[in-house]
Amino acid sequence: MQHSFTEENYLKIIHTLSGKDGLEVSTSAIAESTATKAASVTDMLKKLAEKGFIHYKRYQGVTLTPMGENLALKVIRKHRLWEAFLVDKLGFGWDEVHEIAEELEHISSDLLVERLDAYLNYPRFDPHGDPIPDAKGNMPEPGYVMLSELKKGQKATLTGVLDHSQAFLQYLDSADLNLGTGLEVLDINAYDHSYLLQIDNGKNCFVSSQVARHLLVQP
Amino acid sequence: MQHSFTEENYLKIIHTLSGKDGLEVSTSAIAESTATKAASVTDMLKKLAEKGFIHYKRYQGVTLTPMGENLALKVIRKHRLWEAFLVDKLGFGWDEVHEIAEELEHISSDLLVERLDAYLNYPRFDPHGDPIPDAKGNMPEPGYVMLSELKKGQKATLTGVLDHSQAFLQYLDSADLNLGTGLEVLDINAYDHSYLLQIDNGKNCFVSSQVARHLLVQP
DNA sequence: TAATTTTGTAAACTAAGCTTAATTTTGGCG
DNA sequence: CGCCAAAATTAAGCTTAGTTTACAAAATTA
Repeated sequence: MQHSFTEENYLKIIHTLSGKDGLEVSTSAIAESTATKAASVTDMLKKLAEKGFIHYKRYQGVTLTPMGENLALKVIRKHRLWEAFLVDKLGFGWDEVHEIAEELEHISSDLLVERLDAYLNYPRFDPHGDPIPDAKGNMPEPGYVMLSELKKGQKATLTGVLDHSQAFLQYLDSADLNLGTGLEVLDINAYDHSYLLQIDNGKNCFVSSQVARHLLVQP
Repeated sequence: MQHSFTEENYLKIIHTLSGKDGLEVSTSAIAESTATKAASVTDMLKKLAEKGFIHYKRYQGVTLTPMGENLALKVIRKHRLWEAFLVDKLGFGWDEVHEIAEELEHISSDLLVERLDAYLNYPRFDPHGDPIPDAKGNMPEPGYVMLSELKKGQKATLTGVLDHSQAFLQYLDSADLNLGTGLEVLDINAYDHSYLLQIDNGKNCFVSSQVARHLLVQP
């Protein structure tokens, strides 16, 4: 049985919302993520349950079945591999690739994905630091924490971001904050929890607590 | 205004059927190519005319407008560039890429196409020897003829194929006939117009007239 | 338990693409 | 010149996918 782009997107969203513990996801959370109404989501959930991609009991929220998990991970894998391709091979900036990968992630050939993975030399993280599931669906363990969890004086390396928007990524570029950049917490403002950082080109850098919660670092 | 995959496919087909002289294409020819009924084609033609992609007068056949020609060439360009990518970079066989490229040709980003073209070093022909339109829509002049036009004793190089089916391409592989292979016409059967060839690995090779009409060579 | 929020159901709409059946136009030919 | 067959168009309507609105039911919470 074949599935549509929309179905793949629902599964991707359910995967994201259910987090790494596979918690139940509510209809309204999905409705918000898809920018549709709860009634539309309920319809789609029935269809996905019918096809065996989710466990669905009325009013109980949904979780992915192994089959649904599998498909969601496949789509995520494709998305992240294509992003890696676009940045590493075609020279795109990390702020330019999300939209394009949203289309490429639905190309169906399994062989293509495996060849692409090999061509990129089996990358474990995409250009935003997100882990790329391998062919069997295993996610590399990231081992990073949010910058907002660091204490004054701690040193760390920037390894990921939680906001993929063009605006956010361009802001990081302008502040010389790239993946791999080393940094040290010089000070944390007690009132608004903003951070004063020293980054490894010697410059100082000020980031709001909101930004700090969107930066992932390896201490 | 946005256009669908189906619309792009219709334009591609109209482009192919109208040939290099841009002749009028009949409704029934399109119906045959799309494996639909004439009535469905008429509907779609109205829509395409509405959007300014084709010149359409009832009962008169259709031709592409400059805008339609442009879009058709863009899709063809993408198809052929992706095929080149799959073969040259990912190691696919020329018999494996058509279906995948049918999906990839609809990825919309213009920037992606230009980056891909540069990455491939601006190839002028795809893995089947078909010319790749450049960013402005100019097709390289192929300068090849059908093998079936060669006379006894003539030498030539295989530069293209007119049948992209897996079966045909696998047959060529098994006969050691690849793009770039040199060959000489040892004999032409007067009765059925089949060809006896000597190819540049020294082997002889027998091809039917049907195959000869699907092989393009540069004398 | 009452009030409020979240879900689910029912009915229906839109858009795309398609089909069948009947009708119209064209163009070749006696 | 007019007829006729082939090709094309129109009309009506079907299907699928995804969606909405309006309302009912369940769950949560206060």
